[in-house]
Amino acid sequence: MPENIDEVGAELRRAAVRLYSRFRSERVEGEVSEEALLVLITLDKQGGMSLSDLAAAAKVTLGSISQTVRRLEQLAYITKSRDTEDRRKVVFALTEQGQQASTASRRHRQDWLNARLGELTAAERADLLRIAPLLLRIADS
Amino acid sequence: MPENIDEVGAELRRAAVRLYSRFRSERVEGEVSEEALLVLITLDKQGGMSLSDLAAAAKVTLGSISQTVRRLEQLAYITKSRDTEDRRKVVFALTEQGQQASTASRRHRQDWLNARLGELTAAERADLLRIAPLLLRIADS
DNA sequence: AGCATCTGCTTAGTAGTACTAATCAAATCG
DNA sequence: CGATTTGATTAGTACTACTAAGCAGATGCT
Repeated sequence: MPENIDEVGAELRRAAVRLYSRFRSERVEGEVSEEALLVLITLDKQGGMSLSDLAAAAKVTLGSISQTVRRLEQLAYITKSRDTEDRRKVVFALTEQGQQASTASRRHRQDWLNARLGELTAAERADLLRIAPLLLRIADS
Repeated sequence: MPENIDEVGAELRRAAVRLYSRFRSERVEGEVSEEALLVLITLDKQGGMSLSDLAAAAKVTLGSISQTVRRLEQLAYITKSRDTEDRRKVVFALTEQGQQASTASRRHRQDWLNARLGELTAAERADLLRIAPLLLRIADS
């Protein structure tokens, strides 16, 4: 049904803009931004990544991620060091504080979202779980 | 299953950030931003809205929408006039150019998204259609 | 009528994200 | 050993969002 495709697209765009803005606004004083948190999570899952690695993971340019990373370093949430193999590269690692900040932020944001998700029916949650990877696939295609 | 709730939340956050950034990057030179486009669409559906109306529709503050609207006015995509009943209010209307810009932008962005959606199965599209309003509900709750 | 208050909007300042382009330094290729 | 490529940084631009300060019109109270 070709008519529905347009429909889905418009709804999806609107939903993405709203959700993004909503997620941002859930951030409280002292917490890192959504994008920065994703960097922390990435480093948590796999340490020792270079700037290029982080840029690729976040799908942004080197310049953009460089800014984000600079802020995180100033907060002492991550450390930067030169790669011993290739000294052009910098490799990043999560600090103890970064680890804690990441966990705390994640928990806080999840609390809010979980409350919302809890209001849904089990079927709706199941739909969401199924759809989320689909959305990522669309975004990354 | 409480475990899945956390899962859904994390996926959803990541998907929202990515999708938003993807939508933004689809914008080409000369097109208005995602947020501005939503304003144009809002005015297209219902003209003569005040700044407060637009702020409420977009769920942002007056200051934020004021900026967006100022840019649109500079582009001559919308016109601003004083409400005759209450002269504190300003009411906005889409211009011919705004109408065209809106349609063109919408079509261009939809083309990209439709191509993505076309790659999905009918069942997945159906899921998306069902889920989109749910996402909006979450964002606006 | 006249002052106080409320309401609608604007503007300035801050912060954060993203992009491109210019630049620098290390590695690598010929 | 120069030329080129690659990794990263920085500067400049554009947008979005927020808060706070301030202005102007409307309304209410005495």
